[in-house]
Amino acid sequence: MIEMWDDDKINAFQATLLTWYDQEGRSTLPWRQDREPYHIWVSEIMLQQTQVQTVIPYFERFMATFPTINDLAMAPEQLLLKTWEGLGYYSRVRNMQKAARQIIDDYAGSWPDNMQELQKLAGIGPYTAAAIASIAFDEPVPAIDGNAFRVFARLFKIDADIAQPKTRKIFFELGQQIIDQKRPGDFNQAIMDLGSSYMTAKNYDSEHSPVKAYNAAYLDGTEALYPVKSKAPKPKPVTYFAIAVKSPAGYLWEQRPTKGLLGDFWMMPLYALTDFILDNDAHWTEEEMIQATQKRLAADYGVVADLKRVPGRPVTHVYTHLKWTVTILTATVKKQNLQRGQWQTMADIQNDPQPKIQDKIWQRLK
DNA sequence: GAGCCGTGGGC
DNA sequence: TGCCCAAGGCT
Repeated sequence: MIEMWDDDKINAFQATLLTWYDQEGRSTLPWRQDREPYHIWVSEIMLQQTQVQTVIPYFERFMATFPTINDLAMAPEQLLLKTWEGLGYYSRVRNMQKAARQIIDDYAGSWPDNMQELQKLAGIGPYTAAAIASIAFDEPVPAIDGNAFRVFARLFKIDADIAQPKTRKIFFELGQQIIDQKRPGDFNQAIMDLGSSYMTAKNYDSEHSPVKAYNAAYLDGTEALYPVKSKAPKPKPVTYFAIAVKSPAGYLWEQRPTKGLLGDFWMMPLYALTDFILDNDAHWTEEEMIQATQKRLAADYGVVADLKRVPGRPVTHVYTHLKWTVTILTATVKKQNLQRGQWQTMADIQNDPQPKIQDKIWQRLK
């Protein structure tokens, strides 16, 4: 059971926090120059699981490309993905377009102004809804993100596991009690700024934090114990062959399926070894695996190619839940009619949205 | 509710 | 290198 503050302590905390925020907060961030819901929204989506320094140039480019919600609603998908290329979690930008269309179709182009209604929009969950509602519309709802979890856990010595979804309720209700009713948006952003400066996950410096007098874990020397967070499972290893087939018309190039990892991005053909090699109990040499892949390539794409392994270590890439190990196979062929995919010149490939792992493969082919 | 969904940075 | 971390949401 946590020890709740009385009204005097809450008021004093708010005053201390907001005074610090007014003086030391990151007021120059490009999405803090006004309170346009569109600007707040785009920044909040980009900032999900992504650091501020990474987001800044993407935010500027996104606003130049899609100045209004109407521009976003009408954008072709390839431009969406190209604008988001490198940010990751690409469903974020697809959902943004869905939400833009929802606002136009269901709300006559005018933003809903409260947390409950905002959560009906695609890609907007409890955190983002509270952030937009408080920052753009002054609704006094706490925005419970990773920063708020960490800061509140230390201030109040909360030992619930923040990796568990049900824990959110504890923090939200606590936040409701201590949020500043007059400046809820600034309160939420101040907690975030605190969480990314003095009260980071590692190398925190609570000694110099403006709210150290309110930090129960710091005061009794148990700060290292908070927040409590169970470990995520390790990424599962997956092994692929990537097939780099070059013809006079360009590389064999194919768009990935819409659903799942890297949906609708362009890549070279990939074969997971488990798809057709490890399903039986046979022991395969690498040469046998390459030969099997070559036959598969002919059957799937109609491409006859003498595949050679690119020397050196395979390319690796770690996702949140997967670890890819990719061995590259290459061949140079005449232009052949394709059953799947297309021949694409390097000039055109540059314009296609493609994932980081594909970029690593290009680097290896240089 | 557990698994899925990217990438870059720090140590 | 192999972890963990960074303004989460969807299924």
